[in-house]
Amino acid sequence: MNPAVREIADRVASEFSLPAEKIHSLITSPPEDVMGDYSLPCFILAKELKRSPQELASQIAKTLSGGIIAKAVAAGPYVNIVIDRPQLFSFILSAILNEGSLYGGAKKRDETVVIDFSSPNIARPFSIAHLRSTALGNSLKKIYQHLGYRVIGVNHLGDWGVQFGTLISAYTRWGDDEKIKQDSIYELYRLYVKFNDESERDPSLKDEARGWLKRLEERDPEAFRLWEWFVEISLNAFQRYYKILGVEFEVIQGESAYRDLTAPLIEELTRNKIAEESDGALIIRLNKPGEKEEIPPLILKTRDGTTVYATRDICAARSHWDQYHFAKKLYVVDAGQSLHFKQLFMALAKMGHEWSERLFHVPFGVMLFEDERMSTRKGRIVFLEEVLNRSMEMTRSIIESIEKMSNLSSDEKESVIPDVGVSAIIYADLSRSRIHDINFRWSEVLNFNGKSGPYIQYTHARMAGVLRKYEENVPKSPDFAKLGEPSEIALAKRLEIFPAKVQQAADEYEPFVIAEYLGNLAITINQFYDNCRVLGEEPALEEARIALVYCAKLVLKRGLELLGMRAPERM
RNA sequence: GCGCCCGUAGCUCAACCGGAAGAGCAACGGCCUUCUAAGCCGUCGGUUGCAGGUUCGAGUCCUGCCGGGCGUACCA
Repeated sequence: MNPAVREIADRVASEFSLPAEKIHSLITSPPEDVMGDYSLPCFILAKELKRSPQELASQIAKTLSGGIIAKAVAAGPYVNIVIDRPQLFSFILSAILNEGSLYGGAKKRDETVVIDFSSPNIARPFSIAHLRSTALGNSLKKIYQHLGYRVIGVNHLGDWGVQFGTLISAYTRWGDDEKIKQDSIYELYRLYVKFNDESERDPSLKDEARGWLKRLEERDPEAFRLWEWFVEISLNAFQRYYKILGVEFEVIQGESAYRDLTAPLIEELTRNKIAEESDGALIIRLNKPGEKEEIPPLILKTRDGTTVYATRDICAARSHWDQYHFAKKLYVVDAGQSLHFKQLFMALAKMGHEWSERLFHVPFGVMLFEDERMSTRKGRIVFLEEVLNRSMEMTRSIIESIEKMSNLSSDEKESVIPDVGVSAIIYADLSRSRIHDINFRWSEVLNFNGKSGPYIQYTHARMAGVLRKYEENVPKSPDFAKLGEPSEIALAKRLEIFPAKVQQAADEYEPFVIAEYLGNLAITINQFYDNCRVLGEEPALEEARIALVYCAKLVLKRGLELLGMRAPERM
């Protein structure tokens, strides 16, 4: 708890005999730094005390000075408060110096969060659209870990269902083993697209695909052999992407892992009358009788007798609950599936699972490509691999064009290129709130100026450079009274709010909160860097500024890690 | 038709669950013999889609419109 805010609240509370907590919750920051460090709007207090806000503000301002509060002035209905500089720096920076990389986090707790993310469909290369769930989920994982939770990252692969009928069907018609061995996943993808294309002219192909799914569910050896082969090819390709992205999972279990649980589930739900037959399909009704709102029922089994993903999702949720007794389970899946998750959660509640309240859909908007909707089936997509490659090419050309700072050894250069190139793509994705659709544009993604991934990393590398050249240990308790430049104050205050941002990101399932914070932090750091020289200043000032640089670098690095990005020491 | 989401500067987006509208990009103009110029400084840019309502106060909450996206029983 910030001691300055606490003191402001306590003093105002005792002055007017009001609860300190209430005052505390009202304190905010003024719109501009020059106005002060904290601000107390007096509207609500004025109403309670039946006085005018302006008059009250000026009275509070008069009584507030002294001690940790250097100055308090009324600005109309607001009281703007300036904190004693040395104490302000001391409580912010000491906290960071003491807590180190735990700053903004929390101690280990005995609670588990399960995060279902990435979950791509087998037999299709990663497109840039798959990156959204992957980057969001991976970041949420790091954020919850930082807050002390045990986190289970689950990759619920789309490795079952009618799409496999489609693929097997396409393979038996046009498959070429040699091509598949050479170009593996891309060849499978071409088969898939060709099938969808052909089936628009000849709808009977779709029946054929459903037939293959049926055979697969009934363990037809030929169908099963092909399925296993396609899964293997796909997993190999996915592991390559995950390695580049630095993403790891505790559990990689696709829908197929639950295929043996669907029959007992259906038997159970039929027996206890949760499920009922309708139009030849087996469904769970979700509308209460007489209720007006029409929620479509959840389909457990189709007329063809095959299961659908909802069936397997029920099994997966129950299985995870049995294993982990999670505090929360998050499904990081696009907003187009909101209804599916609403149905899933309602169905589980109807089955009597009170833990269904711990399930949360974390939706995000769709990814457009240069203003157009992407379509896997129509072949209009951008592959993640291409995006990463072009990003790394861009990084390489920038590094090579800037000779004077290329103090990088060739080994360093080769490791910096993926560090920067990959993180640039991740940041481009996480730097907007998840619910908006993202329009992917090359010109924006490959712009490394301004608030971008490379900009933040660059700022980090600059801080690292200063510390490297300092050559001595970072002082634990420098003379904070030496600090006081506007850009120093702005930086310290920015560092102060990091823990609140981490908590907000976790509460809202929104890594963007941290992404935006880091962008703003980097701007603040660069302004400081431009205004304040560190090395070579008189020793006490140099020490104090080194401590500030150390704290800035530490928070930047931690923040980058929480987004799943790298923090190279040089670039 | 019904449901959910979105609408803020030319573009991409913020605004701490009702409190003082703000960044980046693009454009133009400055700053490298000093810790990394992937940088910094400055200029330009707004009737927050429209109309009402609640409130001392609304980009934010309520109602109705307009525009866009997604979904709407056997795909995932």
